[in-house]
Amino acid sequence: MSTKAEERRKQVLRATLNAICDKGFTTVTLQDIADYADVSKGVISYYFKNKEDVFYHLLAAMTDRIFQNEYAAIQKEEYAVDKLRAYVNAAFKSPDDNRVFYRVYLEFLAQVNQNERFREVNNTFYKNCWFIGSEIIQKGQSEGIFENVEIESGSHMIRALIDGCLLQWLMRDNKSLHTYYRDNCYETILTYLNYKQA
Amino acid sequence: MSTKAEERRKQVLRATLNAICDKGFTTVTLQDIADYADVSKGVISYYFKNKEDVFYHLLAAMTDRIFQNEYAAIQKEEYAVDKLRAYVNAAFKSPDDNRVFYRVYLEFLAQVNQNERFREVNNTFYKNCWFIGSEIIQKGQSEGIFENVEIESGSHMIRALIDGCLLQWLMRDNKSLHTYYRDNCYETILTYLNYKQA
DNA sequence: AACGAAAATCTGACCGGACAGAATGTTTTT
DNA sequence: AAAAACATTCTGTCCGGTCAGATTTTCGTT
Repeated sequence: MSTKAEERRKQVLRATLNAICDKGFTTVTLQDIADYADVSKGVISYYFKNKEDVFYHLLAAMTDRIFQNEYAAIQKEEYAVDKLRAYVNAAFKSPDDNRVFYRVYLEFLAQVNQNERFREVNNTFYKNCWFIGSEIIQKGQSEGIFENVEIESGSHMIRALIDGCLLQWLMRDNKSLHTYYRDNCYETILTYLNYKQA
Repeated sequence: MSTKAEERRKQVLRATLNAICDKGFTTVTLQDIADYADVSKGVISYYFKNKEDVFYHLLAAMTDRIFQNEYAAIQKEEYAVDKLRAYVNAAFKSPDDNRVFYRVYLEFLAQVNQNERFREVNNTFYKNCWFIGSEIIQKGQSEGIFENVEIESGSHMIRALIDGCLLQWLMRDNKSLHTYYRDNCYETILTYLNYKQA
């Protein structure tokens, strides 16, 4: 049954995520993944072409999930400022989630130079992020705010700051700084977008 | 001779930098490093405790060199705005340098979670970067600009944006975007710092 | 329902290659 | 000749991927 197989694949990917988070991208072995998934090593080969293939699908699933989440968040809000807040909040979902996701995502980014498929997935992710940023800026401009910002470069800067903040937060390895970076990130973007409180 | 030994160590570190840039942190072998340095594998063991030790010294040397460079740059300028420009320019030194440095630095960041010594070196680097940011903001405030910015969080945001921009630029793997990100990074920080042209 | 063969799924021992670090050998310097 | 610097070989370990066989599931037939 296709559903059962899909479930198994997800199980392996979940295990891979946690295994990488704990042991590191480079250190993690097929045996580790198998142990985390409570299956034998053969199962991984059965559902995936090889180790790289597991990683590829994990990266694709992770980035897609993040985008869906962020996009859904901004769509729930009506005004540009609220959309921005929702975007940043979605990016800074929770300390634990962010820690796992970003640790692993960072390892993937480091591999992008060595792996064309990883690069493609990340490029798609970037485009999606920029799309969100563009939507927010455009909405703002139709509201008469964010007027001095160029949409494309603005969306690039927004994502750069979000990633930069999350990266810095991750490196400092201090959960309590999560809201600090989240809020400062939001405020910084807002100031940058030249928003003047009415 | 201590100088000769120091030269050899630097030679190995330079080779390691290039080897990692080409082959990737995880893929690179002691033999690769030896080949890049035009020495035999034994030399590396002779001058360093082990592979991890080579990496550690490379990271320390890289981050220190970057900081010295950036700090020297801002000291040459008198006004806060010029210091900021110099800081960003120093961070975006040249496409080729940035590519090599940032590729390798990114790999180190990914390892920080697995390696306490790497983390410590990076924390020192961060503190140095924040120090530069603080200097610039403080100077600005004594000039009567940048008045609405909190110094500490401001320095955090400045570095987050620089790193975020360099990361995004690196992932897009397009040399011609180097000045685009450099200039937008500068403009964005300036807007954020609430600078109003006289 | 019961059966059983075929298909799907799963297991873990095994193989071959790669590599870090050690050990040993060689050359150069002092 | 002794020590330092450098080169080469060796060894033990580890890991990804394979594969032959075990186990479970599926499904047509009676």
